[in-house]
Amino acid sequence: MAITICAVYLWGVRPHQTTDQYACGGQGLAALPELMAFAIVLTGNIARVAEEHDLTPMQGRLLCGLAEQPRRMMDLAQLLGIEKAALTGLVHRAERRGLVERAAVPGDRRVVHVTLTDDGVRAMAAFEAGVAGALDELLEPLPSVDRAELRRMAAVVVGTAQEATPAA
Amino acid sequence: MAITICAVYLWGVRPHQTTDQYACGGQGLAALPELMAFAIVLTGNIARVAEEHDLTPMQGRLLCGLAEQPRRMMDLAQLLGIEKAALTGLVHRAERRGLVERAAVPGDRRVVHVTLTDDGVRAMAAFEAGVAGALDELLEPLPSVDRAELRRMAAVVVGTAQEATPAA
DNA sequence: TATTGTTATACTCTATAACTATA
DNA sequence: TATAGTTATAGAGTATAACAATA
Repeated sequence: MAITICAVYLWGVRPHQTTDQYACGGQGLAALPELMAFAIVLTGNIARVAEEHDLTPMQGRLLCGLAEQPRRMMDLAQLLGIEKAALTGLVHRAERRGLVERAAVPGDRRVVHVTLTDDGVRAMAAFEAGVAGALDELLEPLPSVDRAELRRMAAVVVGTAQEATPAA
Repeated sequence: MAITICAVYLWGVRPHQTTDQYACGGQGLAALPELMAFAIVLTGNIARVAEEHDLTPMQGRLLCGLAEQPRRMMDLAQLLGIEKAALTGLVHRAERRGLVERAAVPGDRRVVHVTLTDDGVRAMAAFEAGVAGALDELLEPLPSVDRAELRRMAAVVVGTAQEATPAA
């Protein structure tokens, strides 16, 4: 059983290794293969779409974080879950590529606002549409009733995780 | 709508931004927030567990890849989805930490077998148990009927993805 | 003093290309 | 020639610690 979990985490549920073969005791052990594979498929799709748009996944996240409005470095770092020093480099590379810009803020001269350039807006929109499209394809084989159920359950799990991590 | 998706990709579905607010056209757009957040929660849990055991997520994957048996570098690279040159460094760092060992193979002197050390076996088992436990906690609020449904649907989606990527 | 952001440094992970040793 | 693996090099992403500028 132990081995099975690891094997699945490595890539996914292989055709002949379906649920029944994992009939072990704990719920976590039982559910792990499918869910880990699911997570890998989802994040793998994001990475693939990002690459198609000549972005890294983290750059995609950065652009998405600026979609609504310009943000301060501190806020952006918190949003992305990285240290401010790491964000400096991330923004620098994005700036060098012409995707974002730094701007001074009138009230407080310590603060920097990061904003999307026109290119950044286009890249963000294309990335986002690509991810949505990839997800559409992925869920295509599920009947719409199932899709709704999947969304509901995913939301429950996410909600649980967020209660456990209030800082998020 | 676009903005909402991005915001969710950044962290997850916030309490007051539930499904209803995403009532946009495409299915991908509609399902994206919950599923992306779900994937982030799952992979974030793996990363957290790995860190608790003083491993990187990739080191955890490496150990899991060696759980069943020693493997050649080429096979391991394919299993992990990275280039052989990248694997050389990964194995080197794990070796330096005493988690794995290289061993010659009798038949073919070009080949190297990577094996888990005793410490590596312990680390692998602890990591694996930690991930299973974290998943148990995460799914705890779902009734067991839902858990079974979630597994089934996840397997369908994963199966679809694998058909699209036969090399995997 | 506290906050905001940057720089310096070090590490992991990754890819490509060139190389060595073996088959 | 082909295969297995390493080395060299480059770059992204990350953290910690020290620093500068501003509040």
